[in-house]
Amino acid sequence: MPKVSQTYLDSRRAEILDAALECFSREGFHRTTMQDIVEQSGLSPGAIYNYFASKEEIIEAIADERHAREQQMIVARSSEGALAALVQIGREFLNSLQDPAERKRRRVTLQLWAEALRNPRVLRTVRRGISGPRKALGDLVAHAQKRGEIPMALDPDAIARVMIAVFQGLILQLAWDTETQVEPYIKAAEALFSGLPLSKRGARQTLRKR
Amino acid sequence: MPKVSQTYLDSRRAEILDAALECFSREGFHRTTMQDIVEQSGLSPGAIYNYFASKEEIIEAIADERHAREQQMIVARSSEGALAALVQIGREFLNSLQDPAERKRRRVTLQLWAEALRNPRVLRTVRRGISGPRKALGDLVAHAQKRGEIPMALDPDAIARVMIAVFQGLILQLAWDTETQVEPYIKAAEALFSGLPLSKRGARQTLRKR
Amino acid sequence: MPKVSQTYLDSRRAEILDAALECFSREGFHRTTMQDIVEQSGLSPGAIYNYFASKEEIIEAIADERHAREQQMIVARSSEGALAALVQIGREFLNSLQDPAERKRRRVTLQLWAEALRNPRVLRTVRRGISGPRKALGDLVAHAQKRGEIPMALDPDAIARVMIAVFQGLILQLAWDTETQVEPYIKAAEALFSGLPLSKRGARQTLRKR
Amino acid sequence: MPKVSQTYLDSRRAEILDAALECFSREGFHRTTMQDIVEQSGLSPGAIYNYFASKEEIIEAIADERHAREQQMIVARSSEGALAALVQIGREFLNSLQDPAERKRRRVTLQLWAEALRNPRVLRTVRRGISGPRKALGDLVAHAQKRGEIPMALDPDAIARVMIAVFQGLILQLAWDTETQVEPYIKAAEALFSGLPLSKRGARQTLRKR
DNA sequence: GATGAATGAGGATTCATTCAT
DNA sequence: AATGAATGAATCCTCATTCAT
Repeated sequence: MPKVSQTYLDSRRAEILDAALECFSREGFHRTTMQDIVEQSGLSPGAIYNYFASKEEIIEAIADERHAREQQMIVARSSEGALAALVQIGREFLNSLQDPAERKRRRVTLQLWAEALRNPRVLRTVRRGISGPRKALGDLVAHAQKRGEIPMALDPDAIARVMIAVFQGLILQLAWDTETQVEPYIKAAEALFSGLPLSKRGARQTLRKR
Repeated sequence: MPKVSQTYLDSRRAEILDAALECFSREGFHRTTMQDIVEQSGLSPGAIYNYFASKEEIIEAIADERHAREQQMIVARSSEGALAALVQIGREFLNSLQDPAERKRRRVTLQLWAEALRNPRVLRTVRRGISGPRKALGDLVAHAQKRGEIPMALDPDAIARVMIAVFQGLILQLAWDTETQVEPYIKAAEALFSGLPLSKRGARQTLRKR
Repeated sequence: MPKVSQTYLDSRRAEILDAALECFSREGFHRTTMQDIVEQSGLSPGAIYNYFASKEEIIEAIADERHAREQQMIVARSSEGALAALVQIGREFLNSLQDPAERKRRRVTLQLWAEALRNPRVLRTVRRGISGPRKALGDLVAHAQKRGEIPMALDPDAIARVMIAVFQGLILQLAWDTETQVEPYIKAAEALFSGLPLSKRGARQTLRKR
Repeated sequence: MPKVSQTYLDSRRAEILDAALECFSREGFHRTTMQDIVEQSGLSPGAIYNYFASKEEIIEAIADERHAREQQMIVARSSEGALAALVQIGREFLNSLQDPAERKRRRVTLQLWAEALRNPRVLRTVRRGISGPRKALGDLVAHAQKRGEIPMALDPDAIARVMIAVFQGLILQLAWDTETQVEPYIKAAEALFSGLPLSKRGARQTLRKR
């Protein structure tokens, strides 16, 4: 029986990750020192090392956290059609922009993308974060092809990857320019995918009316 | 070795940047030490500091170099239509994949994207690197709209940004997985933009035949 | 070694300053490396930087310490007359020569005098170190003038400065030649100031008898 | 027969020393880099090393130059009496203050005093710079003693050293505070030494009338 | 579990000096 | 003699991590 409750431990861990996220967002992984995290969290170095074995491990934990969140957001929630799912995701994405905390997180996401090139564990997390949506979207496309809505000549997986790219690009563009207008971007993306045609007419109508 | 020619100086500078690119590609900006660049270049620390005031400045020079290259690659070369330009760019991109040096460079590009969040000069370079193609593509779309090929309701700039996103996403996906198949991706992207319809039929045909 | 007492911290700080003084005395500020201080103190570089932000700050702390010590030594302790005070100071100075540690310190004092030309904080400290005695001595002279012991035509502050110069010159001469005889120098200085006449006869007698 | 005239060589050497003096005055010996001297002199590093084997040697040459100048200034020019000589020196000193170049030089002098603690050659030069005037002044005092003008009990050399101290202190005080008033200081010093009495009445009169 | 002073290898940068031209 | 690019040891300082309390 531990001296303190698991709840306590979990909340301490979360505090550290919050502090780290804040620092990473402001200064990047490499310019952030453990001392920065110490100050941001109000804990001591020793305390932090009780929860994480290294700075690297904190970065990896942040990656896991991000991955879990995005997974949750992107995972297709609709079997109605690919476009409907995309539109849904787009909407959520749009809403998340209201949250300043989410802006910070997106900056960290971009850093994780670069970090993935160096850190195999981060790479694995990033890849896993994509493979889910990629598969889901690919399946939707394949379904649409069976229904004759999309030419069989196209690779469903490739289309899924292009769809994901549209989101990745938006994240990049937003990170570099917070003034970036999201609404027209989403509309343009929608127009593209409706023209494929990737979806039933219904889905398109729904979005248009919004 | 006094009073050397400007050509000599330029080639030394280029050597240093090459060495730095190699190191950055392998280890990332922050894990690369000046000593690494020293060893890779075969020069001495002092020599390198004769050409660049700091490691930061090397990173910025790399950004400028990348920017110039990509500018040159992406800038629309065709007035035939947006799709033709895109296809052309896609082809070049495809070809560049044969060059292992280009793979290295793309890894560095991704790092520059993250670096832009911290370094205002890199940010400016990255933004400039996008603004050119963005404007060029936007103009093409606007033209197509005047000719009635694309609905006026869509924002030309937004469409341009989506197009750019498709390339950015491909760069990301390739960086994380060198096995990534480029050909199907390009085809899928082409299908999307032909459905818009963004281009004349002719352009689409060209691509199909390749 | 967490949560240590303030006393502990103070004594560590003092240890570092002692080590630095030793090094500075031997090699001068600029030839002394942090590594020298590390070795002399038996601490690690990091430990030292926990107490001082830079080598410069150590020099400034040494200046403060010197200033405090000299302040304490020179500040007039006698209201009997300027000469008595001077004699007193001269005696203490003489005694301090017995202490080999004091020899070291005086060498550092000379370096601080030069450093003051470059480092505004050191300059301020050096100036403050003079302004106290200068004012005190000036007041004594002014008093003597009121009592008619010194011609009103002379500037009390100027006389104070000359007195101080006599000590400064002695410090210089001692630094360059440890064989320098202090006793005759003090006697000669005393003769000068008694002739002014700066003091009551009594004070002069006191000195003579020693 | 050399390729260039000795005059040419000498003037180059002087240029370098002038440039070095300028730099040393501004930044001190140790903060001045050879590159600073290169820029100040308009020569190249290689050229400078043709004239001086090391930075150290430049410092030593500066010391020699200073020494020669001061020697020339201080060396007793009068056999009329110690005071007359001192007054003369004081006057010259006073005049030299008008020359801004001289202010620079005095700052360097102070640095040489500190440097003497580390560099035996500089020490020797500094000592030689003092020993001349010291001996000259000591002789004057001894003469006055023989004539019964000064008590035999005082050490002539000690009095000479006190006199020198009065100048040294003035140099220090001027270096730290360019506002320092020289005139009252000189007057006060004169009053001291006239009271000794160190000189004939005449000398004192001369000064008073000025 | 927490604390925070200490560790010390490592890193960016400097700069006196050299030497091929 | 002059040039100035190159050298590379030396230096200041950082910071992830440890561990005695």
